[in-house]
Amino acid sequence: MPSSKRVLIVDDEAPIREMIAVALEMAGYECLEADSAQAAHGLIVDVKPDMVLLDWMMPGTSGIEFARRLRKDELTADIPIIMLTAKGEEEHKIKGLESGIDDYITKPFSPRELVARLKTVLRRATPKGIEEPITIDSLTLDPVSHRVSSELHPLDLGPTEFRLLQFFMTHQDRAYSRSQLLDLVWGGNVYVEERTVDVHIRRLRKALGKRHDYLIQTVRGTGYRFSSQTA
Amino acid sequence: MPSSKRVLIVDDEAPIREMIAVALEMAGYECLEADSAQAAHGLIVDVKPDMVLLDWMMPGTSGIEFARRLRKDELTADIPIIMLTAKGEEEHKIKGLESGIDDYITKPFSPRELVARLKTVLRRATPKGIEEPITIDSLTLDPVSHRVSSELHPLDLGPTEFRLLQFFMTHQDRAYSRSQLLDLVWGGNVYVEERTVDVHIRRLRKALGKRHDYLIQTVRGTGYRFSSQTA
DNA sequence: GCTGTTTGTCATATTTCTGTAACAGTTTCA
DNA sequence: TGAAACTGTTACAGAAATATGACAAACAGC
Repeated sequence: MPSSKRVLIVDDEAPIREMIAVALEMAGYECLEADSAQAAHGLIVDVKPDMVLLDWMMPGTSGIEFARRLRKDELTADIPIIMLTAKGEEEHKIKGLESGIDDYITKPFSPRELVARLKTVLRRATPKGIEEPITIDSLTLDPVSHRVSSELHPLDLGPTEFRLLQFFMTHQDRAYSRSQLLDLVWGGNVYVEERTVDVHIRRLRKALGKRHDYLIQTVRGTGYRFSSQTA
Repeated sequence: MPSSKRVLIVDDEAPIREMIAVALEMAGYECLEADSAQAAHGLIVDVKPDMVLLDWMMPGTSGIEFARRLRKDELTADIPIIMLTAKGEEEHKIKGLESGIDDYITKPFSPRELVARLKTVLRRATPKGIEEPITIDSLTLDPVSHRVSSELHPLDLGPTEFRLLQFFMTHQDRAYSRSQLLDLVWGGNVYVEERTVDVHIRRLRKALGKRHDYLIQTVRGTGYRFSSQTA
């Protein structure tokens, strides 16, 4: 699970960047800063932030122009952008929304508001995994209450087992290699032994009990698969 | 809790805002004003008004669009909205009610009527769980008298613990992260350490006593959950 | 200005989880 | 049949998350 969201702040004035960064960090975001469109582009390509806060007025490439460029490139097209505009520039709003900006905030703004907007935009942009409980052969996982039950009996899973099961239940009938599972369940940049997956599979199977452990199938030479079909 | 209700008036025409504000202030409400959706959003996030009076027609983000946005965000979703429409725009009524607007008034209107509607909407909106006592396994919370009792024995809770418990009792069987709890119980985006939540959970559990502390469950790696189900 | 609460933060215990290594079992296929 | 290649299990120490108790600042009521 990627821990905190990374936000890239693009503004040519360092003090403003700092102020924003402090506010966001207090709210639990990870901040990156860039003082120009050029620098920003580099960072975006390198670290793929979860969203970009972009100052409207910047020497060189203007904010809006930069935004448009980001939208054009498939790699960066779906990074949400919030534009920072100064009071009185509101006429540009329409142009901004047209070029795919997700929201914009007029300076001055309160940190509180900034964080609120950010949250909204991020939520809207992050197609949140289904909120509905999933049931397979009387095994139920409820993402909302964070519970798993087998024939109404609650099961006790550790966090990783829970994520693993959730992943499997939403990706059935497909074999995943250990390395894929590490990427998709543990999250990209962690270094753990592939065999660790085995151990968690084991723990999950044990937790599921005899009634359901058949759902997690070993695909020899490849990895594991979750399926209700016995094959 | 501020004694008088705060009403945010959103309209791009200052004279109209003023007129409304005067009327409401005479009726004992506290008024805030905003001349655009942008400004309004800022105020809402910052001061959390008890309700919003929203002009239908505004340059930029239209009233209805704004209303929809407020509804989407959990933080602002249950702030009641009254829409102000000009005569002849009544066809929009249906659309308005669909997007979660609580009432609408056609201009011109008398101050008397405005206040009456406002009162109705506020009364209707407030009882949203803030009227009836809730009881779970002999643990009772009475929002009106602001009291909590376990098997008829009164419990002594601090204000924050009370709000926390109230929130939990009205949102059962759902795991909340610490950050969500801070947003939803502490209100707005107060800058408080996430660990602080643990401390208040602790205090609440202690206050609930052995008889009931099982209701507050730790969801490791995620946060907390309130549920009468044992697991 | 005092006094008793309430609150947010720390520092410190406790508890629970995780990743590894080591060894045991299985399957594959010369 | 036997070795090689995989996978299953178990135990365990270090890591991570949570629980708890204490404290000082902020507050509310006198």
